[in-house]
Amino acid sequence: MPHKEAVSDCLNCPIRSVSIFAGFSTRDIEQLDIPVFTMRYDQGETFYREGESPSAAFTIKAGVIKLLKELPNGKTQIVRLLTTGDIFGFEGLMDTRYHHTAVALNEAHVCRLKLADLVKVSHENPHVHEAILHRWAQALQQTEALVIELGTKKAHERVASFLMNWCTHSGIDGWTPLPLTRQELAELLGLTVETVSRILAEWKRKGMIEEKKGSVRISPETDLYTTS
Amino acid sequence: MPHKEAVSDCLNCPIRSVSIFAGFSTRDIEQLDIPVFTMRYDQGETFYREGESPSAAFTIKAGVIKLLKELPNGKTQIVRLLTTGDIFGFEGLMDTRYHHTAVALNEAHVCRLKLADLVKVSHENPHVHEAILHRWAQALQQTEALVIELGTKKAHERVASFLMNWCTHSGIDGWTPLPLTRQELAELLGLTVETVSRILAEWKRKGMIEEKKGSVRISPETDLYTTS
DNA sequence: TACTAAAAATGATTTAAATCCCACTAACTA
DNA sequence: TAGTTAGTGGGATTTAAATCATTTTTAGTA
Repeated sequence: MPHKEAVSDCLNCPIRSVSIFAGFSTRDIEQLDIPVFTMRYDQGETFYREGESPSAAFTIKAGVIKLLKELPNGKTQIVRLLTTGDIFGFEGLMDTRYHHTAVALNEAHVCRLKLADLVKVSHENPHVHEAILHRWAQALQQTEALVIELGTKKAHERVASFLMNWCTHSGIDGWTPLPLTRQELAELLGLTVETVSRILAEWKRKGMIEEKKGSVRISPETDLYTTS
Repeated sequence: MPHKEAVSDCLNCPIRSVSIFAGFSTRDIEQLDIPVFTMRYDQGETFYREGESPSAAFTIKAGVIKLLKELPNGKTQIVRLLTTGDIFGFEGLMDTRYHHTAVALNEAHVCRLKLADLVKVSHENPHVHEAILHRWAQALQQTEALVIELGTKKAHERVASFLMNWCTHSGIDGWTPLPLTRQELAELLGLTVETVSRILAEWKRKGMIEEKKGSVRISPETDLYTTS
């Protein structure tokens, strides 16, 4: 189960500049007298489930989270992946239900903001309102990008653009942590496990990508697009 | 080319209650001293193109509009369909580019709001800000629904749920205008024209749906889901 | 270190949908 | 009213990906 780690120190928060409190002055932050807790969620733990009544929203300090929807027919669609700096659960500000199920893909450290408090802050401070609007816009763009992947590309292309996109997210030496299983990649890209597995195995055989212990690297000089 | 019809009479606007000015009092509306024009766009006319610098946002009084993205490989994905009461072009408030190309599917009557004016109103009136946030949230939900269609369903199911959904939008006698060609349905549902055409033709042959002059009707007692 | 379970790889087969055709129909227009 | 064109219907074939079935690998744990 999630573990409450500490009262968050928003003033010295490493991701403050990209958070919804980005526009806040030091004084603004100091006057933020709402309780914000840093929590640890282990791999596989669920933040909340689709349809539940929202109690809190979250900001990611570290870790990767998937937002998914489950269908009556048993299938699962991952609708968004979130990483450091991203926020989730904010639909609770506007709706009486969470729109997705949120699950940690690896050990995640998040700040938990009670929605009741957030409503207050959001009404008082235009920066927050503005920041939240921007996040919705960003989420919409990401989701539209996924629509394009699913609607217009085939398996190889989907996996290629996912990997190329994902691998920009980091990489000192080109290695990027990939905390998704083949199954999860399939659930994101609208494919089956077998198809994803085959494609990645093929690329590994051809030396186009390398993989070790939950990390991938696109081999230098490789263009997954043209070779897919 | 689009035709400027009149200065909009916001006070007596038939869709005022569902517009972004929904929360406005009569007085608020009267004080709205920004120029709003009603425009007519004919079938096939383009409001704006993806990547263009935004000048205005629109509210639909009548008609159906498609928002689409074109890919380098020549394919087109329709990302959203909009009808009476819907708004579009509002990404111009936050970004320097339109995110889609917007095209009228039939004769459309829209109100045109200059973005510069809208920024002013939005800053002055919290209702507008709130309303716009709600629209973003709604757009995100719609887009996520499309992700689920594309990611988890097959051709028959996609066409079935589109039709069932579309046909709730109206229907005194069960007939619903369908201003999309097979090609456009294909571009929305991530299929080819042939596949869409075949599926609809098959359902017509079986008497499950009827079609005449740009309108469809799901025959009584028919469940497209179970029969697809 | 061996045991177990989960994840990944992969072979064989089937199937849905794309692709490539062409014919038909309706609608526009010269 | 004939002629052109866009849209729809539908046949034949190919292909990508799903499905079904096992094996191999990896990671976790007793």
